[in-house]
Amino acid sequence: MVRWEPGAPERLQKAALELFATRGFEQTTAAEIAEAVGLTERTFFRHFSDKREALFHGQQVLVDSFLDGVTAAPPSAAPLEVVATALRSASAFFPAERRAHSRLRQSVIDRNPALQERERHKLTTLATTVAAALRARGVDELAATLAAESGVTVFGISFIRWLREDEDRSLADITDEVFAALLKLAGEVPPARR
Amino acid sequence: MVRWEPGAPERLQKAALELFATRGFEQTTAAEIAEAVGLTERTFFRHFSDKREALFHGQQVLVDSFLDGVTAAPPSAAPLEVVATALRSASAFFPAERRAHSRLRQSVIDRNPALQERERHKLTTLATTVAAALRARGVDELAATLAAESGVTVFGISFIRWLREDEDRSLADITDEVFAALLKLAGEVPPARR
DNA sequence: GCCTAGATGTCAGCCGCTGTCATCACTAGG
DNA sequence: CCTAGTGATGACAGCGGCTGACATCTAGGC
Repeated sequence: MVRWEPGAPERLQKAALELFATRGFEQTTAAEIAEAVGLTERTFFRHFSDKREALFHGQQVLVDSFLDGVTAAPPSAAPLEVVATALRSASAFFPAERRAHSRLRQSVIDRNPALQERERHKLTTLATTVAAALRARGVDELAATLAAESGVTVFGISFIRWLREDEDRSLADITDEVFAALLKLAGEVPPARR
Repeated sequence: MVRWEPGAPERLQKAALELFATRGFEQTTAAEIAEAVGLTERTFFRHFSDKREALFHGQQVLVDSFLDGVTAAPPSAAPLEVVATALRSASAFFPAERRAHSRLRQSVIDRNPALQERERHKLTTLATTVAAALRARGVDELAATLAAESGVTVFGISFIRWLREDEDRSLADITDEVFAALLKLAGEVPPARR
């Protein structure tokens, strides 16, 4: 007779998403989420530092795939090239099968400012981490920060488009396109300003 | 005999910054801030939607100066040129005299993740607003979003550097430099990737 | 002096979140 | 088979952020 089933964080996370999607984030209580999987509120907060984290837990894999991409880039690559590599690497973590789930999750986030805030915070953390990895490659701080932030911006925009589109273009294709659009914008600035 | 002095939001904001700076954000209670200026907790929350807002109230002027810059740019300007104009316009709202105050404020933010989250959220809102202004100028959505996000990124990085530096370089000079660095990064990507 | 609008006070209450301590399941060692 | 230790959970009390509802007060127009 087990007192607790294994995988408490995952079960809580799943229940949280379902409840958030149906009742809404604010209308869902941490105690309710816990109760839905046979646990108590106290235990919920042992697994998640706060209620929002139930939606953001497990993002480390995304960070790692970015870092893998940074590592995989050839040593001679310019900072933004490294970032482009990281973008492709990260895109691999969002195959087409995941779109439905990502869409549901995103719809919850889009309906709540507090969750948008947290999402943005996670992206910022990601940018900071990527910037550090770039510096470790010898890129100077300003270039590293700019390149990392730009990469995360491209990723964020691409991800939204990936969820929005009807066709099944891969996320990698979209990041390529958005990345190219960024370079094009830069190229349109007259040399007088550069 | 007045029951209340005028300028309650400003007095609350000032008291909040002082208390946050000395005791720390979490160690300061909304009731304490209110009490410090002779008001009640309930009144505090009538002026600020939440405790963090006491630090971020009044950012609309920054948004407006960005928008003014967008408007001031010549119609023929490319998206990133418009953004560069907006950056100069926004920089004007941070004269050298303001550095001490901005530094104190930033030190409070830097010590608290919840405040960093809110700060980032404000920047995102700013980017969204600038993107809308660009679209109103006829820029397509992708370019507008990218340009706006890039501009806000440049602003954020520049602002931090402005606070950090010892010399009294103007914020406008720094944004110019950071902006140029971004263009340079884009130029370093080999044409094969563009 | 009266009266309305807007700002504030008072009070009750929910919920997010935390510290503390007890309890239970599982495991290793005897 | 018993026992002690480890780790996850439960139970409970409590603080602080935040809100709704209603009373109260002040300033300004009449």
